[in-house]
Amino acid sequence: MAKKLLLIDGNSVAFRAFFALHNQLERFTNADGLHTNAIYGFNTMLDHMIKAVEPTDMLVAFDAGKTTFRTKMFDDYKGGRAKTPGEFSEQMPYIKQLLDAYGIQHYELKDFEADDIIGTLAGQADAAGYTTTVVTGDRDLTQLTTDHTTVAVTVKGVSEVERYTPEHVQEKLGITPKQIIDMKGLTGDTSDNYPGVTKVGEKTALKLLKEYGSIEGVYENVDAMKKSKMKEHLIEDHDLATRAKVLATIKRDAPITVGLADLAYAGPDVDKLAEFYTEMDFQSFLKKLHVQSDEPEKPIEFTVLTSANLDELAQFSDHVDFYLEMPTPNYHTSAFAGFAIGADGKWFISRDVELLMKPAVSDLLSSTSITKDVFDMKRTMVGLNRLGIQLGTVDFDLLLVSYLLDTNDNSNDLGSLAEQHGYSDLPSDEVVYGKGVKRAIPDDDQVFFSHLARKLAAIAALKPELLKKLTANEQAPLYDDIEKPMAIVLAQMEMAGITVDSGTLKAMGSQFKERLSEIEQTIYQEAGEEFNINSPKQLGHILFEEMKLPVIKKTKTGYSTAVDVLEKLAPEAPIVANILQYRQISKINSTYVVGLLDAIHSSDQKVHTRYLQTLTQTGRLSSVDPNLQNIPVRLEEGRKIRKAFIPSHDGWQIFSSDYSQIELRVLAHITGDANMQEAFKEGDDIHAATAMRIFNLKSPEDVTPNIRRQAKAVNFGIVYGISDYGLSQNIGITRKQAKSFIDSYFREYPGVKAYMENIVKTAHEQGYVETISHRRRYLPDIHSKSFNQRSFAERTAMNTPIQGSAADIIKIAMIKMQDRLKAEGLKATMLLQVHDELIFEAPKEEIPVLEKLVPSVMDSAVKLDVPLKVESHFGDTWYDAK
DNA sequence: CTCTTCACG
DNA sequence: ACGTACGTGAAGAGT
Repeated sequence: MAKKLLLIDGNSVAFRAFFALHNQLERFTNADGLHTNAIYGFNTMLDHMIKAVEPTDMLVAFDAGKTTFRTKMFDDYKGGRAKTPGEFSEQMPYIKQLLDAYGIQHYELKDFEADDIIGTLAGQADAAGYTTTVVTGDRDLTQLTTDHTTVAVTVKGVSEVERYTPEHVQEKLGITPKQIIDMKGLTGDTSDNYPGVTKVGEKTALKLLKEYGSIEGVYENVDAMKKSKMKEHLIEDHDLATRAKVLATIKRDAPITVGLADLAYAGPDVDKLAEFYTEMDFQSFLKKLHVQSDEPEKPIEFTVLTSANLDELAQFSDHVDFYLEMPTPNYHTSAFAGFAIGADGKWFISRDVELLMKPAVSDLLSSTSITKDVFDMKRTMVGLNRLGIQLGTVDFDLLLVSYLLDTNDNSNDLGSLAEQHGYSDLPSDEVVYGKGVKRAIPDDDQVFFSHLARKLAAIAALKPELLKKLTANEQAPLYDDIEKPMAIVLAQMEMAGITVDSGTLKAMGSQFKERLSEIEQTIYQEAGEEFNINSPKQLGHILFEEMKLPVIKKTKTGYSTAVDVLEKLAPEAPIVANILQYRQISKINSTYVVGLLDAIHSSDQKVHTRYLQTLTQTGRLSSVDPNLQNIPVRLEEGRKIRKAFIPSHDGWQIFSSDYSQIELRVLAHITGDANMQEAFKEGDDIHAATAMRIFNLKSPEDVTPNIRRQAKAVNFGIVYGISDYGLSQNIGITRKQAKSFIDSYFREYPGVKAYMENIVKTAHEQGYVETISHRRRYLPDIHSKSFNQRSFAERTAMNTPIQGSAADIIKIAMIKMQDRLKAEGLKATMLLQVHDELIFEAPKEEIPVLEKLVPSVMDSAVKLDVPLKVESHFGDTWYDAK
């Protein structure tokens, strides 16, 4: 049988696992107080790789200690690295125990790194005709790839890997695997703390290697190079380059005392492994072990609810768990598959949703004194409402609570979410119902009912610990006073829906179609052939190969034809302007005319969006089916779509109010910057005020529209976590100018500068950032070795408290608004939220009332150190509410 | 099912 | 030297 060898870089993978589950550090502890996140992650990776590779032979290599032949060669090798956390080191011995239970060889060798052991064995395996897979978190090992050895580098978490073959290395890096060490030799390696040739980075190295093949090749030809700074650096740093290459070179002949013959893998010792899992408190792995050993899954007890035993529900007088199964995501239209209700291990299940309408059930559901524990209360409310049932007080919503605890846990599948919280007695819907076209509610009552009963059991089991965590995070008010009432308000808005006039849309659609075919013909003439203008690939071919226009930007897969590129090309050829025009109309037509028409419910001529309350990383809502948060407004052509959005009654109008510069006001508040706060308190035009400050202007008259535009871009940039490059691209200035703008900005607004520095530091220390309402976002990448990932996390750390606090504020305003509309007995209905804007429909005569009421509710939603400003508009359609 | 593009705040 | 603004959803093309 063909030999398949799996080699694992133990330290590197364990380290990846540790950081992948770093924000769960406290959840992963066993009864002895041992942290287990790295062990758990390592196990996940092992299972994953064994399943993928099906190895006949295996070995996990570890580093033997701090000193190696490399540190002897160069004292500072891997110097300057942060100290390994104690929570990590304590887990290493247990990872080796885990491997023993698995029956996997592990090995370390004094003076050598794990890489060298792997390199040596991979070499032997290649010679012996094995197929080898190397697993590591370290990209440098890709130098080991050959036709028979692939290197799998962990990319995200521990179970997702990128597989490097020689072809993939070539494609990705532009060099052969063998040349990686020459590359490292020239550039050095900051994370391992050794330098290469001064001023030579990846780009330059690539050029040199393309021309000369290797470091040796470079130096054979160095004398012949024409005089340049680079040549001087090359000559000066010859020794450094040679040394760096040696440091980067993985040994293929380490004096190891294991051989290929010792690596046979026969599968785990199940008893030993079970014992280990029990000690580590790994419930889910234990369960999988039992499934594999054909031990039957523990059955769950339930009662089938019928019209004959409804009276049994009377036993629930304090709280019930409830779950309504709707097979498709859109709960406005989905069928009903069944439901489950009960408490404390007594579960009642039925497929017959008609039963819900019987008083024995509906009274229970609509009761305000008997509280409900559910998964996704908004979905449940809308579903029940379609059956004519009100959902009364909800105490616990597993979906909402999970999201608040960690915005990354936003799966909409109860089973997966429960698993994330360490609860393993509920398979995912995908497992029970299937996926894709095969997805279906099981015909077998036992299977289906057990699954529903398990869902209730999961909700009940997780409730106490999750609520406790919520309190520990100081998030109970966020949950009780914001997200839960928010869910109710959103359900009401979604059910209300907004009327869309299909006649208006259809008329626009036929106009667009006509114009499209005209422009299409012109484009074909200019191109000299017919092609699909909507295909970036075909369009790229025409523009850059046939017509030879200059290539400004490339994407991963070809030429970029994005707007900013085409705008630069417009003066070159008339076809470009026509393409831009075509694109614009085509987008409006397909997404907003055709798409919106598809979404209109024939029963009421309305669209009923769904707001996703547990999706965004910042606390904002998102809107789907259809998305009503991105209806065109910036360009007149598209803005006309808004004419189709009309009130649902004659004599009514659309009314809208929006926060003016809410994010900058939040910025002024949370940074405490005195200068910025003063501008808002004085009621100044903030962009003009910023312009006067950063450009040092004496009078407001000096603020030209262009200067104001630039200041506005800087203000936005600050909110996004600015970079000089980003700003320069945005307003078309040089990077140097952008940098000087930013410097002036921070000089003029020192509070903002201090805040930005602090928040990044805070994110580093605690691993997350918070909004004014204690909404929390974890930023695991803040510890990343990769400059890119880390920088992204840092910008996110700066932006999230601002964007998220603004989201908190409008949510609070919406809850208060809904209360007031009811209290004042108004017919006005809140219909839409677009991040900083609320849209209503109301009888004409209520408009004057709303003009006072809505802004006053919105601007007093929370008390900040700066005033909030609200502007209102109204008209016969959404278009006219401007 | 991923990529690119483009609509919004 | 590195390679970039923050947060979303939908459509169409092409694998």
